Amino acid sequence: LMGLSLDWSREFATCDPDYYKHQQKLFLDFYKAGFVHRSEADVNWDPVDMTVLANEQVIDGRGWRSNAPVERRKLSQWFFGITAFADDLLAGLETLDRWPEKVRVMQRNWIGRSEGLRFAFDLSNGETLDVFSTRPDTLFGASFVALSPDHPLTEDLAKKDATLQEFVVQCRRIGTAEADIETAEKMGYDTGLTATHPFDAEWKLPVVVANFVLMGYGTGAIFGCPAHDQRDLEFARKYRLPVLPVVIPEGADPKSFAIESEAYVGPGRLANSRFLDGLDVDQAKNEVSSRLEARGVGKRTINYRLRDWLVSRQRPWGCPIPMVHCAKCGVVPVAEKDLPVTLPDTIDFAVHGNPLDHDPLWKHTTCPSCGGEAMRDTDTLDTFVDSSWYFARFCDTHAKEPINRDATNYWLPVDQYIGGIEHAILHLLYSRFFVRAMKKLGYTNIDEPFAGMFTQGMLCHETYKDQDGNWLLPEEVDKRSDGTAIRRGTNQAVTIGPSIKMSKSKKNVVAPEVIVDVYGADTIRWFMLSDSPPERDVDWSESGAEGCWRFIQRVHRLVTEASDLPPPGTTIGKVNGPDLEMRRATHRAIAAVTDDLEHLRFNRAVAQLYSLANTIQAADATSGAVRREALEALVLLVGPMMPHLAETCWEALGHKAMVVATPWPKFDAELTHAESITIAIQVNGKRRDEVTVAADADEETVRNAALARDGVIRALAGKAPKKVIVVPNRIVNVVA
RNA sequence: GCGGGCGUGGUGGAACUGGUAGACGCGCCAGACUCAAAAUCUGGUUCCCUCAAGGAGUGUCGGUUCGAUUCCGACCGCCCGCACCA
Repeated sequence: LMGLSLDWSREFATCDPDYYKHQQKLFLDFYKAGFVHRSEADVNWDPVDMTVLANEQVIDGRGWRSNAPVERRKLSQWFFGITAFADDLLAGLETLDRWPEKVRVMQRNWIGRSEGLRFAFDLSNGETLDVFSTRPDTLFGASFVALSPDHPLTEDLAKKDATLQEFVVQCRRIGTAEADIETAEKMGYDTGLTATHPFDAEWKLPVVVANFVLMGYGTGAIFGCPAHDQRDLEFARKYRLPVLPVVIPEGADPKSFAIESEAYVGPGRLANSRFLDGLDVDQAKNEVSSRLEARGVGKRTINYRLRDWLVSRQRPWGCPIPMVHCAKCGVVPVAEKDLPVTLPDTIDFAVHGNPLDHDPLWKHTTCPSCGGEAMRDTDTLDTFVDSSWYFARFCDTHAKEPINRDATNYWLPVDQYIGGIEHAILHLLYSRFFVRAMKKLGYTNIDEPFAGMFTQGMLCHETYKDQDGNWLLPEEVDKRSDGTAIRRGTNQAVTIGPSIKMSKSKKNVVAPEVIVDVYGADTIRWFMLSDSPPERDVDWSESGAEGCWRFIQRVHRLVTEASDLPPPGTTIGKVNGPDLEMRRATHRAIAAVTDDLEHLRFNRAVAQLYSLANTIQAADATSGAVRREALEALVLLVGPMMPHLAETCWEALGHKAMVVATPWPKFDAELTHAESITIAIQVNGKRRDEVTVAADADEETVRNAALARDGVIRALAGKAPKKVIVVPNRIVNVVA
């Protein structure tokens, strides 16, 4: 339909057992290598899709497909140990210099590495409490210890304390309902417990439950230093806790330096901190860390925001997890000879929950270890697993092993990957993890899956609603010249909404089939490439498409109506006058379009081709051979973007071979280089005239030519120039 | 709030590492062809000024520079990402 060229011999479907049997093999290999683990954890449960989701698949607290608010559930699930690769994934980002900076930043933030100290407080109830801090230097400014509402200790305490229980419930409600966390008030609840300061047995800090402490980061507990952390400061002000500055900025007086409404987070020297006094922040961090490590109550830790990738899905499609649960032997991998574990032939979607879990026959099996009765794992793998290694499978789709190592080393990494920004921390992160794991298992030798990454924009269209508020398809709407619209075939007014990303739900879609029917495949291809840079969203409009269609007709006419063309392959001798100008334009276009296409600047390439067509059309005094050269260049350069037009024109020009089998045109550097050029002359930075001089003319010549121009003389009004700046082949600026 | 990006005619967008702002397309205006229309072709199209000459002009205000859409600072607006990350 679109005239795409695809190698169908490499086609496969990830839902095909022939594909996912290899994925199951990979899973087992990962399992044996320790890259997979089964753990009970608080996981994201999508109540609409009835499945758990990975952290990356929860957007603003909602499932990425269902858009339903996710719930937290404690479940035993399978995880890929992506966190073990966190540092390597972070370091690898530095090598991806052909990725958008935006995507690299997003991955960096998602991995969220922070260095700090993990240490324990002794509590008044005899327990110890682990906290994590990136600012152990501020320990003598501590005024409280805070627990997350979801912390196990909080849950313990809440069992005996109804008020705390209520407080926790309240925190959780705000946690998801309140969109603007910035305005959410800091709230706390005093547990009555105290924590002993690690460097002063007499110093007791109150232990509170605070709504701003997250269970998902660090240990779910912190010590609060109000002077040097904004959140702690707001909390301390509200509950009238001490605010003691311990880091004093350079030049400030330690005695008078006070914190008002802004915590001080900059550099400085320690004060009010006993043995730390006078040290700088880094020295103080080291000192505290070393002392607590020496006592065995602390450890320097690198903490990540990244969590292990939860891959179990309670869905009856995709790739079954090749594991068996045996009452005697525990969790046992399926034997490799028994792969693939396929889905049942018939699936009862009417059941509540996961159909595989309710299938009476499918889930019963025998234990690969003891041969006794056992149950299959009824979950399937996240479909993102399918796409995390398919690029490696494409290198050899018929390999017996999941991956043909030599083939991946030959083909990969992918030179130029193209996709949407929405994969920044999903597919693009998962694939990078897979490549690392696969490399450790000897499946491939590459370091990164995608050397070049390009995020393209979306196709957008206006939205339309009828009087009852129902969405209308563009083809159901007639636009009128005054900008309003009516429903086609009626007189009913239609409300025109903003142009947004095409989506089925908003009905603002123009099916490619319709466009292809009306204008042809080349028109839509050309239009999508022509107007905007590819990373930007494009508005579909009929008028733009008509313009493209006109261009196609024009190129076709230029070719078919050209007369006196010599046969293909005619060589061109020395030319001058209009012929030379035409040849120059042709070779400049070849150079420019080639460069633009290589840098994915399709809209500029298109503009160059419009110009070339204009020049050919205007140049009626050219000889046949020169005209042929120009037309052939035009057709070949248009080829990648409008293949159908190019092939038709190429044939009309008398060629037997197809454009796709014809080498890309080469430009003659001699001809792209102009003999004379027109450069602007400025006086005091304002353009006053221009002068045409020989290319690469020496400065003296250009200067004299410039000063002799009328516009320059007029602007100078008799004054002598103080200085004349000549930039060769660019500009002359006369300073008066 | 933090991070990233962006802001150019009626419009989509050009302008390479500071060097003629507005390429090219769309739209609009005028003309040619036509009985007329469509199609096609030619010319024009940032604003002010009758022409010429000139002046202003790339979100706003400053700065650096012979010269700034481009570099720097502050502000305004829009988009995207992250979001109480200890």
